[in-house]
Parts: sequence; structure tokens; C-alpha cells
Amino acid sequence: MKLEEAKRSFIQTWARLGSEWGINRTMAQVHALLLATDKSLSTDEVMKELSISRGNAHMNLRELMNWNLVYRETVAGERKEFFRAEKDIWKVAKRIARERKRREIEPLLRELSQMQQVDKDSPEAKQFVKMVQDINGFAGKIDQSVETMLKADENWFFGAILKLLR
Amino acid sequence: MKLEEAKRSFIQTWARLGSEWGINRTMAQVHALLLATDKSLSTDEVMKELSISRGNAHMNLRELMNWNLVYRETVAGERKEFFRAEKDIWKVAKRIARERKRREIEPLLRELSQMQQVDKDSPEAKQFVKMVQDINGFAGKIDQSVETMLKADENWFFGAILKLLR
DNA sequence: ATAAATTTTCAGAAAATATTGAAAATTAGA
DNA sequence: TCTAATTTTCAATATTTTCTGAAAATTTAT
Repeated sequence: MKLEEAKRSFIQTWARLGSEWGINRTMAQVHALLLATDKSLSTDEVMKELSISRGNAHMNLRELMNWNLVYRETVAGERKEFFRAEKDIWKVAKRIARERKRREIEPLLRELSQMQQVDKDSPEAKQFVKMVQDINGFAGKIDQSVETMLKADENWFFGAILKLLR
Repeated sequence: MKLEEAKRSFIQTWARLGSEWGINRTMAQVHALLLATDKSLSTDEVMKELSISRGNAHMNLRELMNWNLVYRETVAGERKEFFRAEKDIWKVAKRIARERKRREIEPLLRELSQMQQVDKDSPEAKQFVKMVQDINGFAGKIDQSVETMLKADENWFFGAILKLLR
């Protein structure tokens, strides 16, 4: 298999995975392209490689920078901006975990706490609160685990999990 | 806050969370409605509560059964089918993890393995293979962890993680 | 200050995804 | 067997999401 073919295959796989997990398909493609490329690319190169418009390339590059998965790089003698992806997969995982915790788990915890203030005047209401509490407790454990992962190093984290859970 | 209001709030929160994680909004709403209800509901009741069509209710109930998150129940004296959600949140988590492992992680591992068969004739190709290998190794660890979680009991699982990762 | 290069924005268009509703198929009761 | 209740399917429609492309804004060089 030739490199170009493998890259296309990787871009496609990453895009499918992204959309299965609620990430915009093109954003995942841009990320994959940068992951698969051993240098930084300009917006024009991204547009050309993926056959997408300037606006689309621009917005997705910016969003990837919001997620801290891609950073700008200056290239000597070039006025344009160039972009490079973080390649350390453990860092990538931590940054995604950090963002999703902040954007999704933390708001969820706040909302679930609110719901427990329902009038507990019927058996149905009590059962509802129990269900919400269970989810809240579970989400809280996930939140704590992510928090700890963010401070851990990869080998220790997986080593510890796998040893314990063998 | 009244129970009905809290239920609506829960349904909305669950739907938002679902769509952030790549799950159809209505499927998440149906799931939330059944989680929040202490009895089994018929398709007609689901349609009425969520103001959705029969076809939509039917398809999403079926899909929730495919995920093993909802099961059919017969009600004495009724010909219709009734549906109830699994309320044990640990079981819910395990079933979602099992499905996503099967549908997403396992195919990913196979595809990433394929890509490593690229011709390693240039420095760029070598770097590409390293990147793919890193992701493959990482995904493999996730896969193993999920596998072990599926066999673990909740208290032991989280107790062990939280103790280790304090 | 001027102009060329580049980035950014966003309204409208296109594409992808989800939903409806009615017909067809199936099931169960008499 | 016949019929009414119920479930299932799916083509057409509606909605949501994403993308385009060109204009506006910004930056940089001279």
C-alpha cells in the first residue's frame, strides 16, 4: 500500500469515528490530515487536500485550536499561517477529555443537581429522584476519574487500571 | 419544582447529552422518558408524551432495544406492547460501553492494523506508521479496559479506580 | 498612507439526517 | 376463517447541520 492511499484511509476512518462521537466530520478530517502529515500545512493546502472551501477550512482549523489539538506555526519567509497537529496521542486524549469534561460533564452535574429539588411528595417523585441521584453519582465518578487522568501520566494511568482490573 | 417539570427538564438534558455524543436526539428523549417513568409505557403513550409520530416512536424504541437499554413488557389484559427502561445505571453504562466497543472500537482497531502495512520507504511513511501505531496501541488499551469493566462489578470497579487514582 | 496578501465572517445554498403518516404486514381474538 | 388491533416499513417531507464563496476586516510590507 502506498502512503497516499494509507493517508486517505486514515482520514476516512478518523472522520467516521469523529461523527460517531458527535464531532463534525470535516473537523475530524482536517485533524486527521494534520496528524498524518509530518509538517505544518497552510489553509490553502488543507483546502486542496480535502477539497473544501476556505471558510470551512478556516472555521475547522480555528475550532481545532480551541480544542488545543492543533497549533499555529510560522514558516520562515512565508506570510501565511501554518498549522500542525499535536502528535502525542496521550496529550491528544487528555485535551479531548478536558474539553468534554468542561463542556458536557460539568454542566450535566449542575443540571442533575437542580432536578433533585423536585417535590418528593409521591412515590413516583421519589423514584425519579433516586434515578437522577444514581446518574449524578455515576457522572460524578466519571468526572473525578477524568480529573485524575488529567494529572496522571499515560503509563501510570493505564498500568494502574490494567493491573487492578486484570 | 413539580415532578412534571423536572421530568421535562431531565428529558431535555438527556437529549442534549445524547446529541453531543452522537446519539439521535429523539432516541435519547425516548430513553429519558422511560428512565423517568416508574412503569412501562405503550408506543401511543410515548408518542403523546413527546409529540412524535408513530413511525418515529417505533423506530427509536426498536433501536433502544438493540442497545439493550429498553425491554418489552406484557401488561395483563392489554394487547399492545409496553416498554420499560433498565434503571440500574451501572448496567446502562456497561451496555452502552459494550455496544460502542463492538460497533466502533473493534472496527477501528482492525482498520488501524491494516494501515500499518503501508510501504515504509520514506521518512514520512515511517512517521505515519508510528502515529498510527500510537493510536492503535492507545485504542487497544481502551478496548482492554472496557473488556475488563464489562466483567467487573460496579463497586469494585469504581472503588478500585478511585482508590488508585486519588 | 497605500496596496496587496491574508484572515475572518456569515447569509444563502447544499447536504445530511430525522420525521411523518399512511399503506402493508403481522398478530390475536372470536 | 375473518376482522380488528397493532406493528412495521419506507417514500416523501421537514428539519438540522454543514459548507460555500464572496465581501469585509485585518495584517503586513513598502
